[in-house]
Amino acid sequence: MEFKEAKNKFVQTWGALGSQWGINKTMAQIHALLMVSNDAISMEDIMEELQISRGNASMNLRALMDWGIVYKEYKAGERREFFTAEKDLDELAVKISRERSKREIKPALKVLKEVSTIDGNNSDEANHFIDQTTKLYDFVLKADTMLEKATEFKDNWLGKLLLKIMK
Amino acid sequence: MEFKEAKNKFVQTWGALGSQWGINKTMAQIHALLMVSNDAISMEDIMEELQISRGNASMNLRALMDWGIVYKEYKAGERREFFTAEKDLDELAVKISRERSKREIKPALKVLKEVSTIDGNNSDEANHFIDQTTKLYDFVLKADTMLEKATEFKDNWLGKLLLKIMK
DNA sequence: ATAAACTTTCATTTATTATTGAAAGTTCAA
DNA sequence: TTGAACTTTCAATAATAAATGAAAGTTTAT
Repeated sequence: MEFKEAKNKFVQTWGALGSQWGINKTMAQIHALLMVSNDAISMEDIMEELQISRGNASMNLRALMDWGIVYKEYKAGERREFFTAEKDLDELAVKISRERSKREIKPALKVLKEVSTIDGNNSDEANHFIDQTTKLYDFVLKADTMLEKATEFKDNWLGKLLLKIMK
Repeated sequence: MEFKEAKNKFVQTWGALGSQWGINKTMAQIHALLMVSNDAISMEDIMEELQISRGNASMNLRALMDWGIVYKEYKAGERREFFTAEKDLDELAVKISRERSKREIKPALKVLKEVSTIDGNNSDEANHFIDQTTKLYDFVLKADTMLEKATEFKDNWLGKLLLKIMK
């Protein structure tokens, strides 16, 4: 396989993977493109390479910057803005999980808390509901906390040891 | 909040969360409904409760069964089929991650492997591409493996200890 | 074998989500 | 302060994904 072909395949695949996980295709593609690029790219070039409109490029770059995984760069003597991606994968993972936690998991937890604290009201049905949603709340909270702790964990000796054990 | 209201809110929220994570809304809603139901529910009742068509109910129940997180149940003397959800959350998490790994991560890994093994061809650009996709391959593989190992991990003493430490 | 009671399928329709592109906004150099 | 070079916004449009429902398929009791 040739470089250009490989690059294209990678961008497409990353895009598809993104949309299967609730991240829009173009956003994932732009990210993919920046990830494998040696140096910063202008909006014009992104539009060209991915065959997308100016508006689309602009909005998705903005979204990527909001997520903190793409940065603007200015080049001396150049009017236009250039973009680069966060290339450290651990950092990338942390930022993505932080963002999704904030946007999706935290609000869901709030609802779980709410609905799990209704009055049981004697009914078996309601009690089972309370029991199940409480368990779910605990579970989701634990999962969310583990994700949050993932960085610090990875940095300490025990974590490193465990990662080794887990191969 | 009243039971019926809480139940509805839970089903809606779970549905929304599902679609943000690439699982279709109805599928997630049906699952939510079954999760908090004391006993098995007929297709008719699911249709009624969620206000969805027969076809929709049928297809999404099928999908949930394919994922191994919803089961058919037969009641003595009843012609119709009833459905229940996997209610053990650890089991649920394992099954979901297994399924998504199989459907999405494994194919993505295959592509990453492919594109990261092209010939560098002297160009800096190509070399950076190879380097970056190789790192990505390793990273995704590690993450995937960790998910796979999550169950056994949780069952051994070291794992239990660690979960405690991580609070 | 038949028919009633139920489930599945899939072409069509509907709803949702993403994209476009022209107009408005911004920034900077002169 | 003007205007050229660029970016952002957002109403309209297009693309994608999900839902419908009638017809076809199954199963089971008689």
